[in-house]
Amino acid sequence: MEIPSKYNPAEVEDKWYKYWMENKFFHSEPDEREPYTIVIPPPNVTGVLHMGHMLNNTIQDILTRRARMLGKNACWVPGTDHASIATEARVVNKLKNEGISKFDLSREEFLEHAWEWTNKHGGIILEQLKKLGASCDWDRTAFTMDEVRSESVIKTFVDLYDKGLIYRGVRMVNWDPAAKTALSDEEVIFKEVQSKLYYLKYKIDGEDGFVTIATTRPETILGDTAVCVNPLDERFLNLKGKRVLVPLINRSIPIIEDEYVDMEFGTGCLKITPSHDVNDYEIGLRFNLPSIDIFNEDGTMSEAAGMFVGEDRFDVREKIMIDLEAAGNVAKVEDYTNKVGFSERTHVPIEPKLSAQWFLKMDTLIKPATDNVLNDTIQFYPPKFKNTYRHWMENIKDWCISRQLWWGHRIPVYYLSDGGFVVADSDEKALALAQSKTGNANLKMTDLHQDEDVLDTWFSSWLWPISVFDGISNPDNKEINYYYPTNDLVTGPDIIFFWVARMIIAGYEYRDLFPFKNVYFTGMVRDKQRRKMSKSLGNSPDPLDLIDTYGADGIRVGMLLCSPAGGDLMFDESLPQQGAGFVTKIWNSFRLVNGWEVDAKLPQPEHSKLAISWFHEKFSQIVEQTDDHFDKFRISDALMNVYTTVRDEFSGWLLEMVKPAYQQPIDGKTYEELIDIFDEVLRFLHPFMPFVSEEVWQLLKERQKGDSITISSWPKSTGYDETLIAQFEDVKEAIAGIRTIRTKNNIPQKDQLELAIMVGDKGFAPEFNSVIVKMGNLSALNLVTEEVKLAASFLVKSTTFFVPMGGTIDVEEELKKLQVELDYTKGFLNSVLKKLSNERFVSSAPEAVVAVERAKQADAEAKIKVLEEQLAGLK
RNA sequence: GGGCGAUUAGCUCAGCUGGUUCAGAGCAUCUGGUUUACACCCAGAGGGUCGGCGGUUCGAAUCCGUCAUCGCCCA
Repeated sequence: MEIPSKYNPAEVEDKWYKYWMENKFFHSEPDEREPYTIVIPPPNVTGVLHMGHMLNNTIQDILTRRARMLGKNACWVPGTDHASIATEARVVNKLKNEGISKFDLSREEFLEHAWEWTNKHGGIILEQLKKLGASCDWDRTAFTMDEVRSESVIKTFVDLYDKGLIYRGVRMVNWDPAAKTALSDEEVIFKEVQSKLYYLKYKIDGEDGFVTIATTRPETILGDTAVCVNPLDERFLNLKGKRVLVPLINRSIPIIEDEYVDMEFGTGCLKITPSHDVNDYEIGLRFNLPSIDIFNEDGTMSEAAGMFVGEDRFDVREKIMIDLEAAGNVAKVEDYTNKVGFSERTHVPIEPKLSAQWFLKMDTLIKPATDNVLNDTIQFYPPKFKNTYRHWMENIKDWCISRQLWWGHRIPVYYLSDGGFVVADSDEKALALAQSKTGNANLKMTDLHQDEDVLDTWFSSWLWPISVFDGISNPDNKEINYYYPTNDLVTGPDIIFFWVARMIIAGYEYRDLFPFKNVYFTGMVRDKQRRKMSKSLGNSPDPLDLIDTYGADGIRVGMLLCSPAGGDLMFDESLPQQGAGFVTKIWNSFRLVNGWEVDAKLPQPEHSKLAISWFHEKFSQIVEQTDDHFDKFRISDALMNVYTTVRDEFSGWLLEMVKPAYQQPIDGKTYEELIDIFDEVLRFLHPFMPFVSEEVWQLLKERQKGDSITISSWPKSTGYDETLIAQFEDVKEAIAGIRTIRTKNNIPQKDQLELAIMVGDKGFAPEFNSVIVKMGNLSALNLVTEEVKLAASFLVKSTTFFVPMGGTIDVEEELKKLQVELDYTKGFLNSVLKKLSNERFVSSAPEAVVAVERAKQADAEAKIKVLEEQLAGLK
């Protein structure tokens, strides 16, 4: 077959992905084999592939493909989540562009639009993952809002409610005025902002004096219900029991005393707005203060504010300052830097707001989840995230699980006209419950009103490792029993609390077992300037463009080459370039081998036989190291091993050693053995570079229909001869020495050289001499016992190699070189002797260590002797 | 403000229980090279008192203290 000289990734990748799909190589069914399970961290259903996904899913694919090749029943479950807030915001936005307001629509009508949007954009990301080569079991693709998953979520809510773990409470929540919903603490991002600290004077009620307070939010004074000072603050002893008037509205409010107030901050006087600040709320509770909610849901001023009704909170901040100034209530204004919480989704400042929400009690649920991470039943890679995890668990608060949205799982709570409610996973059950609760058998469905809110998206994602196998509704089904717990989870540390911790909690609650054994945290993909890659910065390349340009294999290798566990990855186009270059290297290696003519009658040359037996040992060693890297989740180290093995050991050494002379055929035995080695090397490459490895593997030998490297086996380490490997390293060094002499003296490779070896104390294995002859292009190789005159020389350990140079040798240069080495070795010997002459070292250090030092001494002395002899010989 | 982690070659990072697998890898740089697979390449080279200071020890990149700088999480 004609092999193209250029490798065409786009064509090859499409071809093989199609083939893999047709043959269902990625599909898994429970059987007698050991399962290997990964669930994908579900991306947003309407999202598109970004660089973080590329890194994350490449790692998952590598783990999955290797597991499959290790003979396990590998199952990588793909899917998406419904991303409640983000998707609803997009749909609302889209409707707005069409002149439709969400609030003109019924819930059902809105959901129709949302589903339409989801079906149109949904799953694009999954198609993109296929381009990357992801070997997911696509038949299992799940969605957090599909039937099975929805049922699981609702059942879980009812179950937790029945266990007394879910309650409804009025609490200070993080209110997103843009999305008009509460958020969990984890969805709030604190950012430092330049703002102002306003010093405002409150008139003392019934007196002439003023009290000055400091605030960053003057618009909230309309909700003030107290002013608070520290009881230990001597400046304010005279204020005890007095009242002040809220500026502009002249509401009389008490001055209260609480140690919470920081005497150092501002004026030491704190205004208390229980409705709009978490700490103030707590103080309000302690002092039984009224709460005045001065904001509407959208962040405009409410009727209760009494002023600026309907105007936006930030406009009011400016306007009220003008009024306060005019009324003489402003003492001063300072620049101030403070941290403000922003909505993770809509990016608007969070408004702390009192509202009725549903909460999940966390205190008892977290116990097994905490213990089993701390005791390494579940292992984190890198382990430093255990600390972060523990810290969060120890300070956990109840989880606000309701969201004031329509897109999501509607909360299965049904209110009765008398204000009571029932919780059930279906209308029918709810009605029955309501009837029995009220004792009114005539109660109809229309008498019940289901809660308008939906559940937090993470309230579905936390069940993911269970719900993708239908383990909530059918807790004893064959699949969940087989695939659960999953093996590895690959995700970013940014969702350790959102998702990882909660999955562990759910795992113990519903399966009494961890959801995964290992959690591998990837780093963040950043640009060269260490900036996070983001759409708004525009510093992120389009992953699909990259795949088009460099091929999926190239990108996979490029991303991983410098991505340590948990360490950030500074992405630069030179990385996929390097990856693509590596693909070409493999392709060219194949072209070389493929181009050889084979003569079965030729005997196998000694050097080829040696080369092949060396490679077997070396490869076995490398496989062992690589397996070890995998066991420790050092994926980029594993790849580096594969990379250097192919480039240096396989292409650089093995192929060069067995390569027949120009236009000469290769002997049959060597060829056969080489093809088997190539086959093994490709299988070693496959998890990292699935496409090029499949292409070459298919071309390498006659294959049967339905064969694939995908379902072949991962190379096994069978032990290795360390001595032989070490001896060969000396051989490589000797060959490098010859090359250096050629370069220094401008001797082309095609001119043959003679070589003389004077074996030193440490010995030099003569077994590989034929290899040295071949690689050095030698006309003769002689063993000598004394100096060779007029020769360029070099040392490997204590063995000297001479290349006779006739009259062309540069004696000066040679002397200089030898002198430098002699000086160095003498210095080295000195340091060793110094150590050995230290009595305390000799007496306290372990014998083995002392012995090593003595050996160093002997080696150095021997080397000095050789060098001195050489120097004398040249002079 | 509280907690966690980091600081090793120009860059990104390995270095497990102190001692020859301890100063390493990849990239970048520099010098040679169009040898008949590959210039998307090959052969070489340079480059670090392991953040500073102190301590423990016969011996410290490694253990302890402290300072500095950076990052992350939380309030």
